Amino acid sequence: MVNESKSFREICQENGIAVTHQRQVLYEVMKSMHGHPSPEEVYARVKKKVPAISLATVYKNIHLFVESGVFRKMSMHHGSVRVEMNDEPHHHMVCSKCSAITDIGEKELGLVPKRNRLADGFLVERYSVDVIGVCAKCQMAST
Amino acid sequence: MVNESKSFREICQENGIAVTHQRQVLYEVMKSMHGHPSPEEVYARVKKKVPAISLATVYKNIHLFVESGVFRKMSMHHGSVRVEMNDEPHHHMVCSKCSAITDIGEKELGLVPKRNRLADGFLVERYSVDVIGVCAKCQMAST
DNA sequence: CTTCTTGCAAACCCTTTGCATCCTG
DNA sequence: CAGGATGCAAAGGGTTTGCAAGAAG
Repeated sequence: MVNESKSFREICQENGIAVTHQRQVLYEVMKSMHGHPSPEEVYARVKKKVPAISLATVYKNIHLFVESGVFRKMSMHHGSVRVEMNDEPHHHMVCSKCSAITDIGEKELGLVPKRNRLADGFLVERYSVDVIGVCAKCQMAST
Repeated sequence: MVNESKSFREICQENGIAVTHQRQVLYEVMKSMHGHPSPEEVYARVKKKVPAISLATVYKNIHLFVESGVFRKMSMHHGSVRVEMNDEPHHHMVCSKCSAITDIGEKELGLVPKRNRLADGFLVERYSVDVIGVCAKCQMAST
């Protein structure tokens, strides 16, 4: 707990942003979530601890965190901004029926790309793979 | 031209939708576009040929086309619905600076996944790869 | 003729912004 | 204290919907 507060303070100092109560709770709540929560979902959770917080503040700080590299924005298939909560290198399985998105570990997926320069001099940072298909639940449903 | 009209009629018949003037022009305009046009961009073009058309009609028909499998919706990094105009198997290079999206041929990318069932019984239909990085233009700009 | 489609405007959802107030550094 | 952060409400994009009038089959 002391550690977590400390590292959050450090993160803020590194990025030149103030350590506010809202910010800290937001950070901790997000860290504790899994998957790809929407701003509304994050807001709902944070509100339990800081009832007076506003959605706007949640949005502003999610952007701030993303810009600072604290969290990563994921390639959205959802209709809203999503943040990546999974620290492990992974990709996504997207259900074409119900749009559910599930993580799949990089190793488990088993790709073998890795070039760092492509056509037109595009400089590669990373690969993000979406496996489009049908999830188990929807396969059941259509049987 | 006769051919194109004919194939559009067939498409409509196969999907049980009426062949309207708007629909036909929309289809032809979309077929003639490249990249990942937004509904507004499509609307602007169609409007030149059918001035009275409404944005709502464009939206309704884009959805219809996507549902019928005439066009494919692409995994959006843009903030709006985009449709895939490239018939060749390909993936996308997404610039992390300017968000520009460029197609890259499947062969050129050279990935080799291809399994058809993954964790949790997920049934694979296809892979969609986003190569995240910096485009040539933005590399220049930051020099 | 009946049903599907269009166009228009209002409604909606998600997100951003302006501004006065409040808090951190 | 000064500048940044918050909360609120209003504004903004993109997209959808309800409905009357108009085409398609």
